[in-house]
Amino acid sequence: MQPSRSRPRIRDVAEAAGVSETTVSHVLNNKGRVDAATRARVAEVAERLGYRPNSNARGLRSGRADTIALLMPIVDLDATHHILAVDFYLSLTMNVVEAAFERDQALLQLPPLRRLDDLRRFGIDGGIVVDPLPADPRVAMFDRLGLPAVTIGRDIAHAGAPWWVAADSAAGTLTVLDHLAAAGARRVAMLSVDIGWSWFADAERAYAEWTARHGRHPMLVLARPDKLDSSAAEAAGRLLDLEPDAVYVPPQWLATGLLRAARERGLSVPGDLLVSVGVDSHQARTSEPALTAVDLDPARTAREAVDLLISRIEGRPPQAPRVIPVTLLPRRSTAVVTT
Amino acid sequence: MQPSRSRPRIRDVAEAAGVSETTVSHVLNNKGRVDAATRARVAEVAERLGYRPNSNARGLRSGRADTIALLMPIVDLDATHHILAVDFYLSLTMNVVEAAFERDQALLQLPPLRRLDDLRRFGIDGGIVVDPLPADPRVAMFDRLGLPAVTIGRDIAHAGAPWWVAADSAAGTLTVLDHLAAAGARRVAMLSVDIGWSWFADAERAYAEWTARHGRHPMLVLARPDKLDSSAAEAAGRLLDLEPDAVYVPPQWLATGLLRAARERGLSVPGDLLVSVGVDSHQARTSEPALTAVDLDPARTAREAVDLLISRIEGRPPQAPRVIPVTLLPRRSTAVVTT
DNA sequence: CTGAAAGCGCTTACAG
DNA sequence: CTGAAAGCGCTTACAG
Repeated sequence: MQPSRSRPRIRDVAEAAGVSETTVSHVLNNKGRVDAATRARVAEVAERLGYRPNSNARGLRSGRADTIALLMPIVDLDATHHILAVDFYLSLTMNVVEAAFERDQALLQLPPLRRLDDLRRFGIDGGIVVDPLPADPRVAMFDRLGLPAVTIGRDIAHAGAPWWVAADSAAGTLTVLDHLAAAGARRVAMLSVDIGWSWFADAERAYAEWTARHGRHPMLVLARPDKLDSSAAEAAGRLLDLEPDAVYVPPQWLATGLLRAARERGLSVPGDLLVSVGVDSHQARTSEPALTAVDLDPARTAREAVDLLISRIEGRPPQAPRVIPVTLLPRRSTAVVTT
Repeated sequence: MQPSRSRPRIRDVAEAAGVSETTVSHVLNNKGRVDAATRARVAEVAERLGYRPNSNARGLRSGRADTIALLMPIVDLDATHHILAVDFYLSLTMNVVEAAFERDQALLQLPPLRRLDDLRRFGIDGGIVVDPLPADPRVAMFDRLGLPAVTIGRDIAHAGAPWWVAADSAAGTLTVLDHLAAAGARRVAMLSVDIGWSWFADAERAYAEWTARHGRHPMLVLARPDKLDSSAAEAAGRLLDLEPDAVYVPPQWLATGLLRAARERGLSVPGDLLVSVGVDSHQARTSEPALTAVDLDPARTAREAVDLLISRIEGRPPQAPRVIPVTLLPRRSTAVVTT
């Protein structure tokens, strides 16, 4: 038995099956008219020989690479993924990898792009950009190269563009706020971050609408997205000065800071203060008390993003953007304390 | 100006520079003898035209894809990355992406491989396998296809193979144990997990040696790697029954469980119990109290792994495995309480 | 329904 | 120092 040095080529399959390379290609790609018996024989031979098309040759000829790129948020390598919750990004990544694989696409992960050439270097058909900033420069690079891109999260500066997938931040926010009100909260505040991602922008808007509709005074504090730990402490302090009895905190890192600040002031959660975070994570589940959280369904988000990108690559017309339903996971941090 | 429909080919560069395609190729790949002036002119033209080689064509011809694969640990998509600490894996991933990019390699992320064909499908030159299990089946697939692979973490069933990079778990363990002893601990225990990764195996061995050398009674409790939260509670309970005054806990998830169990028993950390975790994370930094941790240097681990894989791809002889130095980050959970 | 031929964009002996 | 030519493994009009 030969060492795997030379994998079988399409010619080997053609010879073994007694047909031309053209016919083998047709069978393998389900194209053209091929007699059913021939088709079966060729497929069987290809299988037996363990034939796999050479992706370089196929890509060179067809112009398609069957490869898509994934670009994570523009952030410091070590700190800023925490803006939402690190679990979410790892899960999103693994699920995008899985979804791409299932659609026969290879998944290339790209570093933060500095120049257009960084993108030109790779043989890709398109890309998924996570958490676009307003008028995101990465998306602009794809546009400039004529490469299809979709985003996870909406670019809030490009109202019209339909090529995005996003968790339903507004609905999640309203669900949380109603949940807090149902638990008896009167002074419901929001602690969030000042960064132009649609997830946060939509939550803020939903909060403003909700307070207006219920005739409540809005109490919104925004943290700076840098120097995470100190800005969290500072913002949490400002928020507690407003004396809320419940807080919705979309990002996990600020929820951690809020719990600490509350503890330092002698406030008990949920006794004196209800707290809900906007994304689920191991940290939310195991914090003391366990935090009520929003399940953003990274698996479904990933699948929809890959599907949308493939649609765009194949030139299908834009559809409606895809809004992913979210689910509230009630935990002890918002449980009504029985007297 | 043309839309980017047709990127320049090597022929366009050759014509614009008045030389042959061969010469352009030589210049671009630093091969053959080319007159310095010619070289400069060709390089300038290529730059001006924004020429980028077509990776499919190059790969088809040269047999090299300039693409490497990354395989994360075999785990449930959502739960088991927490075995070490989710921050570590996300940081490792982003750093591998960055390191590969700097070495002009594209980085393909692969899902858990089920069959050999899953691997054959992709045009890759080699792969990095993270946290190999004993006699890891993923590594075996690479071997079977004659594809070079390196691992992050050592396969404890393959003592001889030098193609791995790993943080120095033994040294980290000894540093932690000495640190605990210096803080006055008499009954130093270890809480770890029963999974065949070298990181944990080496820590256990180092702990055994350290206790023997210092004439101390070893107190080792291993948690099961599944059903993370309940197994953590169970193992932490068993450990506290041994009444240690200090614990080294390599994985973050068990440290979280231990802190909770200690709290439930009315034990204060660090007052009654010193705790150190084996990997740094946002969770370790922000837990109450902040946890002394080991910095595993994922950035350097990533760089060395990419470098080692490229060595192997290029057929260079095996060198010594690469052991990454680790650093202790002392925090409040092991601070001596001043009386 | 099937096949011969061209060609995707490179790199690499080879000749001069 | 430079270039003409072959060929990597496919897919795709095109002809029959």
